[in-house]
Amino acid sequence: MNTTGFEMSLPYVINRLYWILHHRINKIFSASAINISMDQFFVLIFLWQKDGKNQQELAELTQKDKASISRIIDLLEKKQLLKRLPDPGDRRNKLVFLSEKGKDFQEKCVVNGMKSRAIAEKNITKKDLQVTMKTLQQMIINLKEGQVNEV
Amino acid sequence: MNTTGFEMSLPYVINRLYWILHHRINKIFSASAINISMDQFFVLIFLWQKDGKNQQELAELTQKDKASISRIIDLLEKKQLLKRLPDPGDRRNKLVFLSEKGKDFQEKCVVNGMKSRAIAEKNITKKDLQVTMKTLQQMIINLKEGQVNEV
DNA sequence: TATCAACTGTTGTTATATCAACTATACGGA
DNA sequence: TCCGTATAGTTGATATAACAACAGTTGATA
Repeated sequence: MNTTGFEMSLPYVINRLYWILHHRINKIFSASAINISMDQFFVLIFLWQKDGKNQQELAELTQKDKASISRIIDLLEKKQLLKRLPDPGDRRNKLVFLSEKGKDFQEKCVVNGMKSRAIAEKNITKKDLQVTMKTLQQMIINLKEGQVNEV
Repeated sequence: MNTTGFEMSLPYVINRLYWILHHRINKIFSASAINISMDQFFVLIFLWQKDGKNQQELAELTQKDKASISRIIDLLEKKQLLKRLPDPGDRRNKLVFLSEKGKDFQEKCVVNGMKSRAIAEKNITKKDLQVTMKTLQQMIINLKEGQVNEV
């Protein structure tokens, strides 16, 4: 890693965007006196797509281990954004459902997400955006494949 | 935020890359039985550029508050990667210097960083990389400016 | 049916970083 | 010189998530 001009490097830029996004997400929820982490938010997003998933499914979607998901669900349940229900078909499972409060936040997040996106994409051409997304996705694939043997 | 195809969205991609980078950084240090966070790593990087900075400067560079930096320095000092020295010129300051161990890691990180970068950039054209970096930097600027009034 | 492996989820412990409140030092003007 | 204010750093309390060890459930098969 070239430490001269570190601010121009991918790790720095990714880190900055990560914290900026985290901050913006919290701004949406803080109006309701809720603090929420990126990880918690992502669980909500996957539930907005379709709830009633079990914790293992959420773990795979968010790429967390099941212990972490268990704790994340604890926190979201304490914030009354979702609830756990037993699965009659398989008593090992707990199915995770959104509460009304949890559902209500979806629209707010969609609206604010679109606003944020509009702000983020100001002065950037559609073509550059496409290239950027494609490039970042390719990087994820590359690094995932290179994960086992190489550092 | 459109939750259909969330995996194609910027927040998801940024989050994935954030954790992949975090994981790779730890792999470099874990050979020496050291675990290190992104935030801790970034402090090291800014010290590799030039050490002897005070904690306030590091706080500004890393965009953390001084309390967080204090704790991060605590941890890096405990890992013997750096040391705090009093500033004779201003007794409020503590100047942060790399230890030998802290300096030694720079080369290892540069080498591994270049490897990681080569892996990450596989199958991506130079032009697309330039566009991506420029775009992400523009997004940081946009979101920073939009931070005050808009969510 | 008895047993064992596979699977789902929880808990204890630990590491990390944040916020608010605090101490110590420096500096400038009355 | 004295006092108020700004600056640098620390500490207590808290929130979050990771890992390892654990407990309950299921299903296959001997």
